[in-house]
Amino acid sequence: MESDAKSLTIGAFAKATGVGVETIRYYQQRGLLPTPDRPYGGIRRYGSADVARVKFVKAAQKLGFSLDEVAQLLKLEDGTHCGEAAALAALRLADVEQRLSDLARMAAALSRLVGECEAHEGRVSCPLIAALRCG
Amino acid sequence: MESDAKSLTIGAFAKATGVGVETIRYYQQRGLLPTPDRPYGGIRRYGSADVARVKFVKAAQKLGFSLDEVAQLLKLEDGTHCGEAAALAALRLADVEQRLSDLARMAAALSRLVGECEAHEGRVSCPLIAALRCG
DNA sequence: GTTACCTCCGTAGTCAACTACGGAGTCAAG
DNA sequence: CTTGACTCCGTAGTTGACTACGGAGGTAAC
Repeated sequence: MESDAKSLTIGAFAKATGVGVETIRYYQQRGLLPTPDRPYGGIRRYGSADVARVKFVKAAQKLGFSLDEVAQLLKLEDGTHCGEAAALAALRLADVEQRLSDLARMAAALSRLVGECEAHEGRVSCPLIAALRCG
Repeated sequence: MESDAKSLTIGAFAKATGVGVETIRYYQQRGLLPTPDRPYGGIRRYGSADVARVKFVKAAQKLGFSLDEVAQLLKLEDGTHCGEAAALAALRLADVEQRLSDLARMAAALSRLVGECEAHEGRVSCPLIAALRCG
């Protein structure tokens, strides 16, 4: 049995996880986080398991997972479905690599154009504008 | 003087530029594209200058410029303000490079975790999930 | 016991760049 | 002259992940 203290109000909980109160409520709506029982019209309390869960979400987001995907991962949280989790990650990796190569192409083009603009001494028209004109 | 034919209906114009009709109207709303005069309750016509303008917008978007930035660039379209255009591009480049490095970090982490999951033979719990747990 | 902050809850707004819809008018082909 | 496709225009909806608002009620500190 874990000592399930559940001592935090939502504000303290939000602070402990580094997100806003509204984000907590939003995660509850999305089913990413349970909504603790509310004692006699009082105030809900959160514990360390909740904190861990939010940190899990944030860690997954940093790897590029959407909240829907995070929900999938949370279902596999017991660690016994490594294959499924890895498949999800492989999908995410493919997408990240696609965006990576798109961005690399952009960076190369921009960098070249900025360089040409710096080299250009007012002779002809702006190389950047010219490049955009010709599509 | 250019032969400003203006022979295209909005549908043909959209097809010529490879965007949807609604995108054209949206660009007009945003001030990226002029709205040609409408003859006696008739139909507006578009010409090659308009086609070029849409292509300019799409080319700039491919380099990562937002529509607001494209509007800036369009003001410099005569090519005589190379410095300003280059400054805008340098800003964009900085942003693209930031995102590039973020994505590279994600790709590296995902790639490592996927690899570990493949190597892991059901011994302990899933490395991916474990990594997310520890934030 | 009062002041000041916190919580609860639902709904609505934000951002960007579209995309969809609906009803009336227009135009070209047959 | 009818049919069917297209245009016009304004408004509203989409996506994802929040963020804001408002009013009623709880609660901790002094």
